[in-house]
Amino acid sequence: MPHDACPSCTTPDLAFALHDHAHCAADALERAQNLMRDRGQRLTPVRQRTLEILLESHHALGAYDVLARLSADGFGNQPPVAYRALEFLEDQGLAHRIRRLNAFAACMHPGEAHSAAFLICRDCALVCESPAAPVMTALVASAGGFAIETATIEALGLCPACQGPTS
Amino acid sequence: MPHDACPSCTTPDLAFALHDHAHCAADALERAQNLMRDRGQRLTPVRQRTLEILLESHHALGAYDVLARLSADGFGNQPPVAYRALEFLEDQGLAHRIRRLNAFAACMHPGEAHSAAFLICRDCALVCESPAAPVMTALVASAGGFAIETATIEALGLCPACQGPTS
DNA sequence: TCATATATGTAATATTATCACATTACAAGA
DNA sequence: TCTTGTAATGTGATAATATTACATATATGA
Repeated sequence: MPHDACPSCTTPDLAFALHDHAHCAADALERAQNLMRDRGQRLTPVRQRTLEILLESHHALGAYDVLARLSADGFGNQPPVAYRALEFLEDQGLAHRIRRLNAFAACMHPGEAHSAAFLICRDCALVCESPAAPVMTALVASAGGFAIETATIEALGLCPACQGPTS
Repeated sequence: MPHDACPSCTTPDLAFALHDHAHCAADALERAQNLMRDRGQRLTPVRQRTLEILLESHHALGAYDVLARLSADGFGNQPPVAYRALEFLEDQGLAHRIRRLNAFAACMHPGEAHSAAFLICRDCALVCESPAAPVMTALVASAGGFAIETATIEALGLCPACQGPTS
């Protein structure tokens, strides 16, 4: 059941390829549920719904976009409703904050990596997660005595589909 | 004329070492002026003053902090005054936006590199520029067919001075 | 079932950033 | 020098993003 172009869940080489997104999202949600159970964390209705909303596409969503959706679903309509759920998801590694966009995107492989790099297409706005390990290695190597705890790595450019003559 | 700890201008190995900041800042300003002349760009009073303000320390400053300073110096007191000057400086590579902090920092080696990585100490808030080339190389290598145009690379952690028993 | 910790609802407000439009200063050519 | 077009600035209004504070409700474990 392929829909419009979006990045593959795990491999950067297959990034931005068409894929079965329904499966992609359902799989990520199930893994999130298992993770939360294993960690003794509560994936409450607002939190799960927030994750589902983020999982609907590979676009990043602003907190107020998420809030509007939550509010329409019967949850509270004040900013903290969205920010709290998003913060929880980020703390648990189920979502990522995309600082360049002041927005949030679901994590497509929760529980696997602890740092992530993102490729953001400036044309179609799709956000793809790229392996961060080699980038982190280079960053740590060049940081000298600075003790890195977390890193924000976000690349802006054009995805394969948005390159070429027509863009 | 050393003042309180701040990162060295160019080399990450010497990062966060004490140094002659007056010289550091004066040098960066002079290079900025030369660059603007060579490029036929106008380093107007607001723009130069904005750069001077950023150069006063190795901390990042919010746009409204900059605005307050500019306003006190007789420039306009509306947000666009600060944002426009900061945008100009960023476009010209004389300043950088630190997305993690929603703030701006002067570039310590303008005209040299076209991409930068930052080390942000969560304790003393000092911001140090680290060589981005190796990090960019790793990022490009893992990006597949995605054409990277610019990248945000920001590490949060503890600088050498803020590590240890007392922090 | 009671006590505690955790999560949610909600109002108010803080912070960051942009838009729109009038005015001024500048640079290049006639 | 004048003129004309472009770039830069001043200013008011408003948009977009994010946090604080505190009351209420819900779950969990003793």
